[in-house]
Amino acid sequence: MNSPLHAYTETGTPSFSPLYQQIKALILQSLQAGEWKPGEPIPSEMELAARFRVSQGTVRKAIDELAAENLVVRRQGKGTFVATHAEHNVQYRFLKLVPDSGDFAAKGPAERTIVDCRRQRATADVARALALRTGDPVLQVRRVLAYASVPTILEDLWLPGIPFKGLTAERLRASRGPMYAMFEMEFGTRMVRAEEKIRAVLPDEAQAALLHVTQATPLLSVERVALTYNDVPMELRRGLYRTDTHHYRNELG
Amino acid sequence: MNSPLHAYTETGTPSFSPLYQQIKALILQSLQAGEWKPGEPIPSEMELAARFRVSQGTVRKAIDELAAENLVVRRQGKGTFVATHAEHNVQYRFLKLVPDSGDFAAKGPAERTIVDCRRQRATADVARALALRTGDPVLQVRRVLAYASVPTILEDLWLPGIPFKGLTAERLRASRGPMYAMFEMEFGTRMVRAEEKIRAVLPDEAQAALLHVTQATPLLSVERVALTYNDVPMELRRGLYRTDTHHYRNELG
DNA sequence: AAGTGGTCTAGACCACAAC
DNA sequence: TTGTGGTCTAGACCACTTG
Repeated sequence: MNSPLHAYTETGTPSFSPLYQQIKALILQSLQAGEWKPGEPIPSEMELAARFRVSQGTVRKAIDELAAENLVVRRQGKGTFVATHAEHNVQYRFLKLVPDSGDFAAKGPAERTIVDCRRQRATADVARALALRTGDPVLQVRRVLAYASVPTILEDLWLPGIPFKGLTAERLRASRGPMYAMFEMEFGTRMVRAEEKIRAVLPDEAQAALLHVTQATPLLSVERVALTYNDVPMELRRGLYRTDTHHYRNELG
Repeated sequence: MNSPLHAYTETGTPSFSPLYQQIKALILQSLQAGEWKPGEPIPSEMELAARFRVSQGTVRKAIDELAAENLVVRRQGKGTFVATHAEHNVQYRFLKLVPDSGDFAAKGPAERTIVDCRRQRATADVARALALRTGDPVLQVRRVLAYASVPTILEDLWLPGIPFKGLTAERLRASRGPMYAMFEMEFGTRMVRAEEKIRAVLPDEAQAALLHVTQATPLLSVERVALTYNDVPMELRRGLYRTDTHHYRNELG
């Protein structure tokens, strides 16, 4: 294994991939298989180097990329750990709505209300987003997040029925931290990245009522598809955000 | 220079910074000083290693970070180049509005109309965003972008008067590619990163007229502060986006 | 003191582009 | 052929954490 393995594309063209990419893929497989759970340490660089018969530097470069993708967290002197949504410092990593008055003050967790939670059959658009077939079982949840008693976010979310079998309104209400942290613990599904489509819309009657606004109030519509390892979609979420005291914050590199 | 230099914080606590960070800072200074212009190659890794009396690996790690921040682009076999907004593949890097029907079709450049361009004195909020003082000279531009003859984006932007002395509506109309590319060429100012605050709003009368919508049409309000090297703000831009046929696309890592 | 990740070096070789 | 960035190795030492 001292020289890169060869991979061949469908056309027969030989295509190489660097050793460290192959190592990265192997580590990824172990992460995906749950060999190491979120929050737990993965083997040390020396151990992995020995296991894969490569130098420490090669393992290091593989882990560097995994860390850059937030799949893994390095801690000097301690080890490298499987990333998790449960860590206090990076909670609500995917929520970009922040209060206008700096990020603080209302930083305390929002008041959460589960409005609805029911098993359904996937409509065409939900099925497409979740890579299911129309009619497949899905779980639909509607909830409201309030800050300082002001309802600010209304979310509808759809989860594939199979992996989330057993999820109920009670379990949602019972769980404390971020929803994605609970998904990791209870269902072994870790959301790794997400894509959002944002629009400005007016709410329908029900939506306006739940957010305590009039139907003439413009709201941010945020449609998110959250993905696990290997870009498998595991959640469709449609959020309506009030932006009178908050805004969606984005950094462009 | 074989061992890291020492830096001392105000409290006297010795604080180290890795050699490659120091090298990175030195390269950044040269970029900022315009020693190498956008699109031009910077010296090879070997040359830089010799200049700074460090190993190639250390220079490499410094450049790796600069490349990750899009300040520089590596091209195997050719060299490392100062990044630019003029490259065809990464044009409109900061514009996240895409047509609902995939990214294609309307990919051709938008039809641009300069509505207004005038010298002004900075109001309090503009001054704060641009790190100026209230009353300092600024340049204000208003323009409309249309796709397939449908006005879709209305932008007001403010530029600090000093560095953009000589910018007129004529020069804006005359320039071809992205505005930021022109800023690089004509004014030596390269926008490196940006922060956006997004809200849902209703347009005022003038805005609605320019976008050919009613005042009841919800629009995306995108306030952007664009920064040069060292996080110096060089542009405030307030955009109104129609999101009936387009959406703001965001990826969450 | 021992183990972990983090930095730095020196040298070899590979892949790509240009002459 | 030459020069560029890209990969890989081996070994040394540093910084941080834990026992």
